[in-house]
Amino acid sequence: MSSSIDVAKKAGVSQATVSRVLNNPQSVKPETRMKVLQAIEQLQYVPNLIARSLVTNTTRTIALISGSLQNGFFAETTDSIVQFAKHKGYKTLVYFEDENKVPDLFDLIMSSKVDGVLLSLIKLDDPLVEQLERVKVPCVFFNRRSKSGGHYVVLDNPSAVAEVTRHLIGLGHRKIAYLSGKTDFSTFQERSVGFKQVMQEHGLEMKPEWTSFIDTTTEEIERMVFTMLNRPELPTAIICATDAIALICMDIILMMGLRIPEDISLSGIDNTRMASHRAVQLTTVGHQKFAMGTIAAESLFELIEKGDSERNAIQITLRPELIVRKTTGPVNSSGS
Amino acid sequence: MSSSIDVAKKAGVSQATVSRVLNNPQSVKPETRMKVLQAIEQLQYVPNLIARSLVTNTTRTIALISGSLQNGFFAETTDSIVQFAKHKGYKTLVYFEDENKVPDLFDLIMSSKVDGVLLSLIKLDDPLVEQLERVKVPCVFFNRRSKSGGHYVVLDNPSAVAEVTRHLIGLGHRKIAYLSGKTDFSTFQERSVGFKQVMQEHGLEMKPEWTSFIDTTTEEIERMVFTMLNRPELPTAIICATDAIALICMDIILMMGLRIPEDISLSGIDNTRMASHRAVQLTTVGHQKFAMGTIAAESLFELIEKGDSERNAIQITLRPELIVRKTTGPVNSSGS
DNA sequence: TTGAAAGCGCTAACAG
DNA sequence: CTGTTAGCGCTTTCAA
Repeated sequence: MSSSIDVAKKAGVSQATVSRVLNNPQSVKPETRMKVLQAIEQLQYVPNLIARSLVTNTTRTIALISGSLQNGFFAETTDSIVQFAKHKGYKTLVYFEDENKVPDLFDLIMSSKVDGVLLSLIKLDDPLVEQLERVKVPCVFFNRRSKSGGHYVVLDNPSAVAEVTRHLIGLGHRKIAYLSGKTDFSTFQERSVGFKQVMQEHGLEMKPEWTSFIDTTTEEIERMVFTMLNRPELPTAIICATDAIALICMDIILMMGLRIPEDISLSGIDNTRMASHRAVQLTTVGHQKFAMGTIAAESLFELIEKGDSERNAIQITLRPELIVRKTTGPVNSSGS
Repeated sequence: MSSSIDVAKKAGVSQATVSRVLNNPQSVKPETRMKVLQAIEQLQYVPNLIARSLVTNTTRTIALISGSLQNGFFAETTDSIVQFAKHKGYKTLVYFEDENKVPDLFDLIMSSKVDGVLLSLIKLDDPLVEQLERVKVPCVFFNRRSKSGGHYVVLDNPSAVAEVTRHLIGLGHRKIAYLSGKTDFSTFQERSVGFKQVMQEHGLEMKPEWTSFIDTTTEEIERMVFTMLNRPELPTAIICATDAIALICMDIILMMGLRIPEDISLSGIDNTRMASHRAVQLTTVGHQKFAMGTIAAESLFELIEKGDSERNAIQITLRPELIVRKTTGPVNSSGS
């Protein structure tokens, strides 16, 4: 591995000049520039970004803290974020965390000297936001947000669930189950609000056995659905707080020999890729495809490049759009 | 942001001692260690890993060059790799590249000073392998490999396709289509070999209209399937070289109102998560779930920590296992 | 337009 | 067991 000093020697210039042709080419005389460029070529010189970072105190790297890629939503946002970052000349350091233990993230971020952080996994009361704010590391949340504010881009969650709930009620459903992650995440907290509200508006009961806020692991969801569908009285519709949950839910429903939507209507939220697949055709609530990740990334780079500042908090709420497909239908569309 | 010098001052020791309690705690007297630890605590000191990297010439970071996460296989391997790396104390820098342009990857890798590279996107004749070998950056390929050898973990691709082809022939299929990515990737090259061989063994014809090696973009695949199914004579089975291809293929088949498997049998390879979903139930060829990514990562860390060496090339071939589900059935199981 | 020199924050000899 | 010192490879004044 040759260094800029080697290049300098070969080109017969000072090391500082090598640095100049790399960072500010027009500040160096064309002839010398050529000599340096040639030397770089011959030595296959590649600048050491670590050394550069140490002096500039920037890394052109962002950290992405996301949920597991098993969840199509995170796979899609991660894909678009990494893509976009690359396009902007940034590298992406990823962490796919368990919901529960978003650990010494602060130390991780600080020690890695990333230029910014994109976070989709944060609890409502997570102290991380304040910590990051104190040390002024640009940070944008997407999908979820924290109580303490910060920059974020989220879906209008209450409306999203409200729409799908109204849709189901409009189809004649009264016995509606709600399957969600735990409410210490803003996503699930906000979505549950929308559900409750519409149910109340219509004077409908939220039966405790049909309303669950659980860990969003496959096992937990499977167990929950299985238990629910083994009771004597079944709901006629299940609203899932995410497509990922709905997909798992669908798996169990079909496994138990029930038909969708004839026996049970099913809906999700997020409009992930699989939701539109013809073998699935999940009724869901969408927001512009890939938008959330890209918008979040875009916002982050703005913060990084223009400098963060309290006044213009980036707080974007995407408008939801109900997408009716084949998993929801009129109640008792075939007798039961 | 306080540095180790600040800590040293506060604790009344030299900066080198601070470094010691971080890297070799037992080499420093318990009392002084405590003083230093306290100072670290009070100042909220977090070591600057950039500076450390500059001197140690290691980053505890690996690069992962993977295909798009839209493909479930890559989503699963990426998830497990990042997870595993984190568990080993490594960070992961990810790139989700387009198949075609795996660009100045070499410069990228060199300048980032990653400790190792995991690659699932490489053409058979890619010069990158030799380049990396020359500069001695530990590097493991998974899923795909290069002509020039190197370390890799792959599926026994010819056998994988052979098994599924025999399965279909056993079901009475004679008009079998084959849908694959381009053969400048080892995966597709090797899989096509298995297909050809078994077809020949059984004296079956590979019709050009039914045998395509195309870009694995959704659009290309959709167009191909659509064209194929609009011709007067239809195949009775389509073997797809990956689950991702099969999933897209299924989408179009269903859209065109054809039934699976009654009209057309369909199979994939990889046993991705969605393949087992009850709405899909894709017949496929599996290898231990998540194994490929994890094995590759494991191998890489071995190379990094024990040191690379020519003699013990890591070349692992996973045994395939046919998983028969609901998308394949006897030919003409209902009249056509 | 170029070179010399001072660090960035840390690790790792080498003395003591 | 601890302090002193010399870099790691680069950017960035400051002079020339």
